[in-house]
Amino acid sequence: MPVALVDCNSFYASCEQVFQPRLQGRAVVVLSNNDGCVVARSREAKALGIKMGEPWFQARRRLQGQAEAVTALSSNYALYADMSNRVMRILGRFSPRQEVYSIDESFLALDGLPGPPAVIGERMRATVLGWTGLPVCVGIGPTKTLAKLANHLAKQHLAWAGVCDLEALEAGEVERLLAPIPVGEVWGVGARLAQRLARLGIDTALDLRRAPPAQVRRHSSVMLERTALELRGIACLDLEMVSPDKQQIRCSRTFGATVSSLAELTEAITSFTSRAAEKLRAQQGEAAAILVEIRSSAFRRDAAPYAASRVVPLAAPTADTRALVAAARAGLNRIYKPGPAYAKAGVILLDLSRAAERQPDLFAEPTADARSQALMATLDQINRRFGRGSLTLANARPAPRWRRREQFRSPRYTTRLDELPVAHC
DNA sequence: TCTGGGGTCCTAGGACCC
DNA sequence: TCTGGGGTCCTAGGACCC
Repeated sequence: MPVALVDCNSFYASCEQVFQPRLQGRAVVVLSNNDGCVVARSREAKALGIKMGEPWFQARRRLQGQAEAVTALSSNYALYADMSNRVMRILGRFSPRQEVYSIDESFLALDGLPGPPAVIGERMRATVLGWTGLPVCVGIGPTKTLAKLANHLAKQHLAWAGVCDLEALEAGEVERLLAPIPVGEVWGVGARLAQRLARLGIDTALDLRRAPPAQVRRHSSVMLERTALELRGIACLDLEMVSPDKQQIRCSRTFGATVSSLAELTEAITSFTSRAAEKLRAQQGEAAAILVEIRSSAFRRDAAPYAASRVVPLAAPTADTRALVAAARAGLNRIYKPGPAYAKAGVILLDLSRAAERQPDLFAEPTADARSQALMATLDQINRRFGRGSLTLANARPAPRWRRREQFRSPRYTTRLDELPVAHC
């Protein structure tokens, strides 16, 4: 049952390089929201020792003179999401069974397809590169966990030209490849588990593959037991071809500049709730509760950190921005205290369900629901057509102080007419 | 000066019930 | 001094992922 994991190399950085060819072969990093941390690095940036998740101001300081050699860009999610859609559609042509696992990764079932898996893998790679300009690596194995590991190997061994098929190898050869891989590289094993496993003498992917599953379960959990079985080639995880509805929807941001006033926090919370409500309606959902959260910076030494959150239940499940905002504001009023310099706020929609499956409220005004739905549908339509945030609730301002910093964002080449790339011939 | 955002699942332990 | 047994449900926290 061969399954492939196709993963874009340095996805965000590669997207930037496609549209700015002068960046190819250079050290490029893409920064998180607010230009805070490094979230993607080109091969050359990795070679300079820049770490994933490292705060950019620290990396820059550490690199000193070399920092000039690095191009740092703010994240351009509109561009990445569009490029991701293109890659996923291309990969979908190769197999009827595809799981889009993340913005830059896809699992594909290869059984029943004509031709050797490795050859299909090579074609996938060549097609994605030719049609989008994005380099990908393909890992193939009998289980998802082994396909992930094969992908890791394909990225390491340049001579393999981006494709690694573990099923084509003898068992002894597979074990020889797994032996040097630290157990923390295995899908499902993070830093904490790796530490605990080290105490049991399990240091490598091969060690975990050989460990008795029952013992693994005793020392940890069923999840790790499944991982151990998958490493042996026993499939425990299915391909999930339809993505299930979200169980919670979150929208939170670190502010570009800290804020202290209730008025500004209210503005931010209103804006975040509106965005979350849009996502909720996109999956035809309703929320029965909303969590509001505000916090000061955890990194400041000069003041005690303050963080507070509150869950506010809704009178009835709803997807109406106005009802959700009212609840969020009520929650905010309960947790706000003057004084702290707030650095971050957010909301989470909870207890989600499908709108169509709700029991009607015995005491509700029968027409109110239909009117709310019509209004929200119109709001969403206008914002889809004219751009996010074109129509908002009355207290949102265009350029608030708390808005994120994005000093180095590239144009949205593929989704905005006025930002199309122009050829200079 | 400057430290992301958005998800999932599992488990332990408390509350509550008979 | 000595304080039952067994079950369900919910939540907080911890771990993981990209």
